[in-house]
Amino acid sequence: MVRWEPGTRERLQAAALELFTERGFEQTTAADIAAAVGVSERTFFRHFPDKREVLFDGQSRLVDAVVEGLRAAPADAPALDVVAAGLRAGAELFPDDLRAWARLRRAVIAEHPALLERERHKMAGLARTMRAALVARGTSEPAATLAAESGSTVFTVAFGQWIAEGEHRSLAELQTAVLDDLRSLTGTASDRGTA
Amino acid sequence: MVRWEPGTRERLQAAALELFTERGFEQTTAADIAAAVGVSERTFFRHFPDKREVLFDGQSRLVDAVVEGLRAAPADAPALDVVAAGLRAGAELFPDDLRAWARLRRAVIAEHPALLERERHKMAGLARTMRAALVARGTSEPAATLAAESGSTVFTVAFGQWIAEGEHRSLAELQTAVLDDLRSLTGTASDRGTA
DNA sequence: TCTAGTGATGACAGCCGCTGACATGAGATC
DNA sequence: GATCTCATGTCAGCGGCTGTCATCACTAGA
Repeated sequence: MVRWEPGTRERLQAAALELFTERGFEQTTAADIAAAVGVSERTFFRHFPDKREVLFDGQSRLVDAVVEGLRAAPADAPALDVVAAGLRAGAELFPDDLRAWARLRRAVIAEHPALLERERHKMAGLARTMRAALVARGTSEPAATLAAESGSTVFTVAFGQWIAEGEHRSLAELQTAVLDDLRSLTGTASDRGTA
Repeated sequence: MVRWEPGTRERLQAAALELFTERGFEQTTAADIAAAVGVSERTFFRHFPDKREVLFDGQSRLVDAVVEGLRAAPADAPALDVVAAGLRAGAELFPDDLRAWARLRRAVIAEHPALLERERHKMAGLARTMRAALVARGTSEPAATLAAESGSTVFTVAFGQWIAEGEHRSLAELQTAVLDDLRSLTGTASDRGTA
């Protein structure tokens, strides 16, 4: 007889998303989530350092993929192109059949400032890691920070479009389009009329 | 006889920064801060919605100043120049004699992830407000988001340089320099005549 | 001058997030 | 079969935060 079922962590995440969706984040206690899975509250906090984090697992996989993409980019590529390569690698983690899940998750996050705060923090972590990877490749400051932060913004904007109702393009396509917008914003399209 | 001294809020903020610096954020309870000022813990939470917020008051003044600067920019100016105008207005809130205070505050924030998270959130709020102001001026999406997020990044980077040891340039000067870096990062070299 | 607000505060009870400490027992290792 | 490992249960407890009600200097109106 098995003492504990495997996959406790994943079941906690699924139960949390479901309960948050039903009753809301604040109306769901950590003990509720644990009970739904049949474990103790203490076990919940052994898997996740805090209640919000149950929604933000898997972030490290994204970061790893992006950094891997950054590293694989040609050595002589401009910083923003290197970032673009990283984002493309990250986009592969989001095939189209994850859209529904991403939408549900986003809906929960959007309604609770504490969750929005955590999400921002996660994106900041992505930017920080990209910056470090750029610096390791030889990019100087503040170009590395600016490129990394811009990349993080592009990811966020493109992701928001990706989960929009009726959107059919892939995340990678959307990232490319947003990146083009960014280039035209700060480059040729905006260098006129500065006075 | 006066029932309560005025300026409770400000005294709470000063006591909090002092205690956080001495013992650290987590080692200081809200009750400690309240006791240092001679009020009850309940009063602390009447002035600040949560313990972190005691370090982040005054953010709204920055946001207001930046938005005011945005609104005052020429109607036909490109989005990033409008953002630059907003940042210049915001920089006026940070005369050089605030550097010491800003450094102290930054040191506390830098050591506690929960405070970094809140700071990110505040900057995100600035970006969101700038974006709305840009949209209200007629800037389209996603240019508005990208310009606003870029502006927020420029502010953060410039602010970090401003409080660096040995730095003597003003915040406005640093913002201009960082903005130039951003422009050259994403495309054509800048050719600016901004006063 | 009496009276009815007003508003910042104190006092207190209580929920919940989160942690430390210790015990437990099924499976793996040797 | 003895021992080790390690995810879990149990329990006590702190601190963040909130709702509720009382207090009382001060103010405004009758």
